[in-house]
Amino acid sequence: MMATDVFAAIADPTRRAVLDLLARGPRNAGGIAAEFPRLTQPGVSRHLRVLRKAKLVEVAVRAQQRIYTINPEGLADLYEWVAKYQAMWPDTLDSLARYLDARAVGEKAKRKKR
Amino acid sequence: MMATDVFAAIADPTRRAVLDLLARGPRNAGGIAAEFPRLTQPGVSRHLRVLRKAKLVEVAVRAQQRIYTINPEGLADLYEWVAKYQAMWPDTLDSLARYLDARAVGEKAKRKKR
DNA sequence: CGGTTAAATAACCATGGTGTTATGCTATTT
DNA sequence: AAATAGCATAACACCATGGTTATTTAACCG
Repeated sequence: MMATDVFAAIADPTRRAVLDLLARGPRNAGGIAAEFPRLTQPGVSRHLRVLRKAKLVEVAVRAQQRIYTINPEGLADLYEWVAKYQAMWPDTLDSLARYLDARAVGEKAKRKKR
Repeated sequence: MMATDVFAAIADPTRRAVLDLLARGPRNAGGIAAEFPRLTQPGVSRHLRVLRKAKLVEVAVRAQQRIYTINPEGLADLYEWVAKYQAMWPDTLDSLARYLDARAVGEKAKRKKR
């Protein structure tokens, strides 16, 4: 089955790292590949293709460059799936969830100050 | 790398279906396998092993039976990862997130009579 | 035009995961 | 003790995935 599937797309740690990278801002393909010295350029390019098909990233063409930006909407299916289980979490983990939510908002604010 | 990894564990649709099934209540291995007529018993058993190693399910031994129960805490890593992106969702999807959160809280309250 | 840069695709290989059938193991039943 | 029930493990086949090197495509520049 071709990996147009979000769950399959994020199963690979390299692709999660790419998303984590793009969460900090857009980059061109070469800039992304440069962050993964242990992989070759075509290797990274193929990961990007998987992320494209899963609608987790978007591409803009600028001259020879391909500018990748993250598309968080692509995670909607995943979020919806995991949210079902959130309801059954014990209180300790529910508070962890709240903590993480708060921290995510905090990080966002921090980044904007730079 | 052996799949003790939550992301790899939920990448398989059969395993997600098993979790969805166990979310409705505990079952023994045979009862789970019966829900997947297109798979053999050993096939399901191996999926259960993956879920076990990922700490997504727990097993209780009762006579010859293995009673499986879901362990939602095993999804903590996943939730933490996806929560980072929640903060960057556009408003439309952010409201979806709030909707899902609210629904989750509502369900929980219903169960706990809060 | 020819050359260079940027990135995707092609072709190939190794590995790991998912499925199978066959077998083993433990507990219960008679 | 022998037979059965319930499930895990073993051994094997197959194909999808992830990596490589080599090549192609396309845009820019001299």
